[in-house]
Amino acid sequence: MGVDVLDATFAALADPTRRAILARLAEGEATVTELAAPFAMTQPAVSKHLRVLERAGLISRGRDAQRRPCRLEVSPLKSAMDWLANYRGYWEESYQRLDDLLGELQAGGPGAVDREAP
Amino acid sequence: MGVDVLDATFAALADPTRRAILARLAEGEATVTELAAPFAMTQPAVSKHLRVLERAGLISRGRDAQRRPCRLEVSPLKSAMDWLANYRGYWEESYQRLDDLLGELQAGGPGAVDREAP
DNA sequence: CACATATAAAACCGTCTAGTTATTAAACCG
DNA sequence: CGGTTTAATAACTAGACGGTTTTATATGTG
Repeated sequence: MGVDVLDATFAALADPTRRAILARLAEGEATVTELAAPFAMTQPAVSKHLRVLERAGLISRGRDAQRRPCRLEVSPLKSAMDWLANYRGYWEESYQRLDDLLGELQAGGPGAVDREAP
Repeated sequence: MGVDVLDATFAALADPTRRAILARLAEGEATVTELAAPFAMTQPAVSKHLRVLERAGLISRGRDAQRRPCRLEVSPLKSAMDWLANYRGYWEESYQRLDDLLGELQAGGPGAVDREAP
């Protein structure tokens, strides 16, 4: 189910231009020309990057006259992070304690611990 | 420094075969034929995937007679997760509190908690 | 209406990717 | 030694990628 999502998400993140675009959008909506400005490439090239990000669900686009403002959509980033989180324990053990804590907080406060292992 | 690392890491993770290989290696070392067994593709194809993973620093390889056992190397995964962590706050606010907690724990253990007022 | 702005689309190019088959290299075994 | 196992290499193909230039499509403005 979630396989294509991870494929498209990681593939989209593999390009530094696209990561920079996402970083810019983290500060708020932006138009295509605003997004293209910092890069030494043509506008169609940036539009292609945006199409890749859009197909991966990492951005969505509105309409404002001729402009197509883009905004960040983080849910694929969360999916990617969830996948990576399976390996968290291999490099940092204190994260395991934090994971437990998160479970407690989300379950309704300390005392309500109920974890499951994958 | 970290740009090419992220490029190679995310590109490597964009393929479901390679993600499955990493998942398998998370349970311990494995040889090329062991890794290739679950997949409906030829051995050279798997060897190519392993070369991609190796160039990305996600696996390392030993020597055991004819065998080349592979083992997981997680530090690029940590780099990828660190990058994604910048967006954590956009989908989950309780992570921010946990991040603060992590800082406290690493700074001096659970007795050294010294939170700042919000 | 004519023109400028903002963006997408088309056609093209060189490089990379994911797979194949066939071959080679190295190490073990009888 | 000859044969088998393990893995890498080579050569090839089809398609995706990242970029270009050129052209088209909306939309606002004088």
